[in-house]
Amino acid sequence: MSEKLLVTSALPYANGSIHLGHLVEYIQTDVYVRYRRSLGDDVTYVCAADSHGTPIEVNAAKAGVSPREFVERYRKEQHADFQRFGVDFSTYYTTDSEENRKWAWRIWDALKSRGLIYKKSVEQLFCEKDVRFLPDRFVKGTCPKCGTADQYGDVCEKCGTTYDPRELKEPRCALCGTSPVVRASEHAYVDLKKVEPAIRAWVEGEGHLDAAVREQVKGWLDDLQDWCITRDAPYFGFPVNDPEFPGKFIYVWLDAPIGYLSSGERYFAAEAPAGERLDPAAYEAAYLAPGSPSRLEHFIGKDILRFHAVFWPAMLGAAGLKLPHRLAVHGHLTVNGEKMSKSRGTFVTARTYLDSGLDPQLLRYYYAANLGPGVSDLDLSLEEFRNRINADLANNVANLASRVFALVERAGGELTGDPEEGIAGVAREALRLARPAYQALEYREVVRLVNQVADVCNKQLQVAKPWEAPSSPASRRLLLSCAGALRAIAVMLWPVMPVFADDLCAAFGQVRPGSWGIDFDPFVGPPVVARAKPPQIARLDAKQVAKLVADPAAEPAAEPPRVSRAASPAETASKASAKPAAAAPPPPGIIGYDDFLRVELKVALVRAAVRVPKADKLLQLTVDVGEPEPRTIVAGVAVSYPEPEALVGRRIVVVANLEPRPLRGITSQGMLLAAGDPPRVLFVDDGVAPGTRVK
RNA sequence: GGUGAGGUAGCUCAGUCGGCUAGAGCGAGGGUCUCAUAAUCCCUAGGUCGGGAGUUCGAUUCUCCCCCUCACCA
Repeated sequence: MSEKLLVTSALPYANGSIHLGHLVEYIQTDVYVRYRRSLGDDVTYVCAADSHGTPIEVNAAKAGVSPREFVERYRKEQHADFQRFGVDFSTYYTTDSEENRKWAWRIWDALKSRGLIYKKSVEQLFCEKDVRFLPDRFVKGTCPKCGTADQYGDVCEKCGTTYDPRELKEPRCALCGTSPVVRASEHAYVDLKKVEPAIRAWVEGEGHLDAAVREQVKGWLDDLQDWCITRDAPYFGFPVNDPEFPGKFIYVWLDAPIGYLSSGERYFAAEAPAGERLDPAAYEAAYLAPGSPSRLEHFIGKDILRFHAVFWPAMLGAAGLKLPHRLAVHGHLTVNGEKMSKSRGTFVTARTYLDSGLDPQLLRYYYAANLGPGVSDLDLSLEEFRNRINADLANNVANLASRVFALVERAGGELTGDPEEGIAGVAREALRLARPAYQALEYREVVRLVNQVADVCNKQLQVAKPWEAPSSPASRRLLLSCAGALRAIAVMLWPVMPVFADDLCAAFGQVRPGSWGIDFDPFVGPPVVARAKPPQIARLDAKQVAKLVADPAAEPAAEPPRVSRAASPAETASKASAKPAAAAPPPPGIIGYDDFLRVELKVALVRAAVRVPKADKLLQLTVDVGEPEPRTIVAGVAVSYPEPEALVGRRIVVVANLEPRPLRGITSQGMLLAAGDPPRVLFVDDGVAPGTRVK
């Protein structure tokens, strides 16, 4: 019983390149889409470039091209990047389209006819030189609270205060630097309180939102603010088609989500395979009308939740369209535990990843292994990434395939018959559990199940030792079982690693089932043969992974001062909101907690220790601080250690962020903690892993 | 300051509708096989389940207070 689905990811703003933060969402969505397709469902996966708004208009002007050209350039680049990561959109359109204009006007009219739009005069800063009203991000000035200079018009990065741009001291236009004036303008507002019950009903509906997200949204509903949906010229967007608001433009955040609908329409009208085309009316009846026989699901980042959980249902409801069946909200990506940062070199674009030579499927796997249905952030720790790939894929799954393949070759001929109960039971159970896990977006669970199946096979091989008599009936049965288990793994893993999974099946002469139904049995299929070498997963070393993060020193963060708008679809994770730093300096002699935190004390494992020639007191230590490369540390503790080797294997504490300094021609990359006269090294319990921060 | 979500082994997390010795994977340490990618397999981790109080025969699991983290908002 196959289902029809319209699935969307947030529309990336056509103002920049795709980075690994974006990819969390598109990979999460794509995995779901592929899962559904492998079930035999009919999924249309819609996305588009979000093309309107002041930032695009301004940046296009800076680049000396029309907004349309500017947007098209990024649209193409983004689409290509996504494709390289296996993200299989049905269409990647644009919000700057005829279809979208039509839909935006229709929804405006619907809001209007229901009496939800009213006019209000608002005062804003206006730049007389540029002849335009200035959005918050286009005003800079001094924070009215703490006096910090050079802050944006909405929030102070130093003290965290939010304010109205008019409150800024010495405001100036971010474009030309002149000081703006206050001017009034009439705008359209949506009276959300009138539709609050409908929104609330949807929010509380079963399955629409994750529990934690639902609570968050309910909090907003208790105190609904009206929503301004117009902007003044000059603006890149659709003009308002309403004589009551002459010269105004539709705010980008109104037409952006509408892009989901219009891109779907475009797909069915012009891009779908010939037999599957639908005219706009048929498309609407099949996918958008209340009660239409299909699911509508949106994947978004937590930064744009309000637009999708409050405004969007209001818009859809007013237009008489059905509301989404699910809004899947994910957290942001951090790299090595911190927000992506250009200055730290951890702002990793899709291109950087591809250029590093790493298989995109590995990133998909890592994300899947760490993704659940919640909104918690996902950390891309390079060390964990490497561990994950090596331990799960290289050592466990791919190595299993490799050893089974070699044994099947020696077993001779085709393998047929019934599998071992142990292996078959675990594999079938895993398949059974993987389906609801995927549906619930518990990809972590699927990855766990995959590894559990491979574990059982590896253990069984170890016990039965089929290499001693590969062609015996018992061995042949075991190998058949392992091949079937690998087929189960391929089916479970295909949404995450499609190429790997298909190759895995093909290696043993198997095929992936067209439909992964409840009746699918991985042990029923063509005879098992050694057809082609199974796909390899090369173990990653630290150097390869380190290519992802740029050396900040080598590549200064020469980012052009690009203006970005506050929150846009899929600007996810790129918007670093700096925490206000501590203000008052501590009294001399006593250091503040922050000062202490600046000293990065880490546990280090001594790998080697030798005397420094011609120096009585110095030892040269090679220590593992949990980093890709060991560090060299020169320390004046030789007197206490006539046999330096005694230090090898011990754990010590080092200052990890000390400026490197040459001692006797050897660069010391840190200091170790020692006490006494002569100084003796302080040791740490063996249980603590190298790299652990000392607190 | 308000609202929401969290704080369980070095890391990522599971779990307890209150109850015997709180779990998994990874990492780390030791051992082992050799079919396989120096892979596999076996053993080892003694964590006040954020802190305190209360309810209870008994709380990590319920209630209250506090601390800390994250997010959104003012």
